[in-house]
Amino acid sequence: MTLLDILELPVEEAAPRLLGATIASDVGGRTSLRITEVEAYAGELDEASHAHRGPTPRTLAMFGPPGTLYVYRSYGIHWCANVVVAPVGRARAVLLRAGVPIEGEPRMRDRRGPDRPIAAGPGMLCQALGITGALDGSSVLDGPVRVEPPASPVPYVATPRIGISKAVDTPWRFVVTD
DNA sequence: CCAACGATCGACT
DNA sequence: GTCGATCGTTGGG
Repeated sequence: MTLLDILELPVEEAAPRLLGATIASDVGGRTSLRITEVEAYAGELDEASHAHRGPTPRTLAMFGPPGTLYVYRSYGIHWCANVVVAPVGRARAVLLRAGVPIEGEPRMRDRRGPDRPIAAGPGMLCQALGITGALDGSSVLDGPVRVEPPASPVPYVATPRIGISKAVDTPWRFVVTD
């Protein structure tokens, strides 16, 4: 299945198909991760989505074409990255929550600081890959940060999403099983 | 204009 | 396990 095929699926089906994918960044040299944890957000249909009340300047990228990166600031401190899924205007997106190092581990350790996890959460993942708001609206198909889907689907479990206050029971967090 | 509040992390107990 | 940091965005007045 190609990345474009995956990005045409309903978001709760696309999200787990991105588990095991490679995310590669050319920001400040090459770094890449294997994606191990994601969450699905369903735009206007989803009380927990930033986009559920329609577009705002911050969330505009989420209303763009499949493969667009939506990058936002969390708690005034961290950056978090999503890959937009589904047609223009639907604002469905997959939050990239965690990964394990493939390339550029020393550079990622350097960015994260000594003795800290490399990409065990969405803020850490962005810091490790050098993703900032400057990449909001770029494309993972041909931009400085790209995604390559796994050769075959990876086993996972589904759980409720983390850190939200609405739709807390919807099991749209997907985690690779060891 | 302004107050409230996060799709979190890291330090500390 | 708990809690404080920190600031851009949002929406209400």
